[in-house]
Amino acid sequence: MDSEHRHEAGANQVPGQLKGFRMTRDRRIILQVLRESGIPLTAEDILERVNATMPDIALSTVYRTLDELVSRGSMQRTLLSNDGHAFFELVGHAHRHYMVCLGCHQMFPIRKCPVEDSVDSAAEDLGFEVTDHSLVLYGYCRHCRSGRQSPGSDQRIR
Amino acid sequence: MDSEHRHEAGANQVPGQLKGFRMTRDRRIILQVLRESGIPLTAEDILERVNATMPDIALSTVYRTLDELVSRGSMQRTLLSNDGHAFFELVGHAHRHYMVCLGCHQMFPIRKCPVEDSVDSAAEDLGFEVTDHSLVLYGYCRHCRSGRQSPGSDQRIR
DNA sequence: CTCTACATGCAAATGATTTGCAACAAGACA
DNA sequence: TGTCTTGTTGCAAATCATTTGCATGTAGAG
Repeated sequence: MDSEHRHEAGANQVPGQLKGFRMTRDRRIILQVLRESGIPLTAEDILERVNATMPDIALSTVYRTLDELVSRGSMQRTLLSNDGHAFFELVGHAHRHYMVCLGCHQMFPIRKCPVEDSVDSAAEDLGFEVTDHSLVLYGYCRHCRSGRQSPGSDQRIR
Repeated sequence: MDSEHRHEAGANQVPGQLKGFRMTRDRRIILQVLRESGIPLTAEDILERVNATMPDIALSTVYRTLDELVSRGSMQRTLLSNDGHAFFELVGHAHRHYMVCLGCHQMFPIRKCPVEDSVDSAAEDLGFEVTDHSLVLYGYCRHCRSGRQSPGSDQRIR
């Protein structure tokens, strides 16, 4: 082994650090699905959409790709449902905040954060330095509002 | 079977509705643990603390009690960590909002919601009727702020 | 004290996610 | 282009939190 002239996968690889990332066909498709989606997706959501384009990608590959991207910081994992599903979305495309409809169980992105500053300053009064926050609104979307009998007849998400 | 004079567990029991709830020794202890805790707990947290007082309660009993209370509306389930654990807290004691420290991974309750109205009205402009919301702040607590080398050296919770 | 619905323990079942392993392929370099 | 190394994939088995079936135990009304 030529120890003073070995191959380096990345430009500045540090021992014990992140390994090289290869842009494979599978990953390209997975990323495209995430780029095209306006809302966070679960691993199975992604597989479903990926297979519409290019079948025979394993679920474990989807999970591994997502993990990889999360640890590289370009993907975000958000827990929103109470049935144990994790949702993922690209950081660049992250809307950060969502409204979840308790009627149809769909998620609607909120473009701009309605709480930005008030939150941070309130917490900082308590000695807490805020670096991030998550906000989810629960309720009923335009469609479910109209056809709805009474609140509470639906099962809770949260 | 005496169908016109049968026992009714609760005062106003409706067929197909909630069944009777019995306050057993196990449940009393579980509830006490939750009452004494200032922060949401996982099922295993609860079992751990319960067993300090009264050993030999099964984990499945904890889960069943929590489910029971959630479906009765006196307990709240909140997903906060990304490692797949569900957190529970009594509704009466619910602070609703928390600060999670990325340094020591502790949770600190926020007494009053800093965003109440602004959130609701913003969403309602989009045709969404808000019935509830969840807010979590991430950052560093007073203690971790001082002894901290550089942000990012800790593993992310979310 | 009796009786019945509800609660519990245990072990097995679920369901999402992770991992071991052998086969494969991307990208650097000759 | 061919070789070589490291990263990637599929498959099946392993994990881990949570749920459930079933037989047994008990709270609480009468």
